[in-house]
Amino acid sequence: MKWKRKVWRFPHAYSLVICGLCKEGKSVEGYAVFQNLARKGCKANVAIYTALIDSFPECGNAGEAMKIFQRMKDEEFEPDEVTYGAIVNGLCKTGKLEKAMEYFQLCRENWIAVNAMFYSSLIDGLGKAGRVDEAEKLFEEMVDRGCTRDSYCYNALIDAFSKCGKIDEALMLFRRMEDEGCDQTVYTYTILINGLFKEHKNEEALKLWEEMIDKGITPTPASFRALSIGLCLSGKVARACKILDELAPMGVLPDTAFEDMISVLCKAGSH
DNA sequence: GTAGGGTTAG
Repeated sequence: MKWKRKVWRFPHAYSLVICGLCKEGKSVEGYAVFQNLARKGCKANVAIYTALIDSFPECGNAGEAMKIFQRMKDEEFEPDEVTYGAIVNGLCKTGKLEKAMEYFQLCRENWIAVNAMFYSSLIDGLGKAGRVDEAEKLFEEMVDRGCTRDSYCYNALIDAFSKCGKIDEALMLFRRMEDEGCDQTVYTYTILINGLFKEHKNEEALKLWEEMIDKGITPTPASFRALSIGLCLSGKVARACKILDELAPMGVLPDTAFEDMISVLCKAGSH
C-alpha cells in the first residue's frame, strides 16, 4: 500500500510570528518556530524563507542565511527577486562583494527583475570597501538598464564619495538628486553633514542642517549626533547646546545627547 | 487569497 504523508502548509498565525520575529532581529527564535513546524512536515513558502534569509545577516550570521537559501531550493521553491535581493544585500553587508556580484549577474541572466534595491546594496558595499569607481559605474549604468535611481542609491554613492574625500562630488550628486526629482531624505543630509565636518567645512554643514529643518525634514538622533559632534570638535560647543535646547521639545534627541558631546570633547582633549 | 526587501554612526 502506498502511503503518502499529507503535507500541511504553515498556519497563517505561525507565518506572522516567524516574520515578526525576523523583523525584530530575533532570527534564531524565528528559525526555531520554523524548525518546529517543518519537523512536523509542514511546508513553508517563499515569503517565510525570504524573511529568514533576510534577517540572519543582520545579526551577523550570513552563513546561516545561505544554508536556509540552499534548503529552500532543495525543497524546490523558486527564489524570486525579493529573495535574491535579500541574498545580495546580506552578502554586501558582510563584505562578500564578489559573491554578491555573481548573484546579481545570475539574476540578470535569468530574467529575474533587478531593481533599485540590488543596486543600492552593491553601491553601498563597493563604496564601503573603497571601490568607489565601481560603485559609480553601477550607479551610472542603472538608467541604461531601465532602473530608476532612488534615494537609497543616491545616498549610498554620496556616502561613498564623502568618505573618500570627494566631498565636492558628493555635493554635486546631492544637487543632481534634486534635479532628477529624487527626494533628499534625513539620511542624505546626515551623510553630507558628517562629510562636510570631516573636511572642516563647518559653515556649509550648518547651512545644510538649516536647509533640512526649513524643508520640514525631521531630524533623527543620528543627524543630531553628526551635527553636535561636528560643532563640538570645531569649538562651537555653545552653538551645539543651543540647538540641543531647541530640539529637546520635539522629542527627536537621543537620551545620550549630552553624554555624546562630552565624550567627544574628552576624546578630542586627550590628545 | 494571505505572509518576504534596502540607507546614516559606533
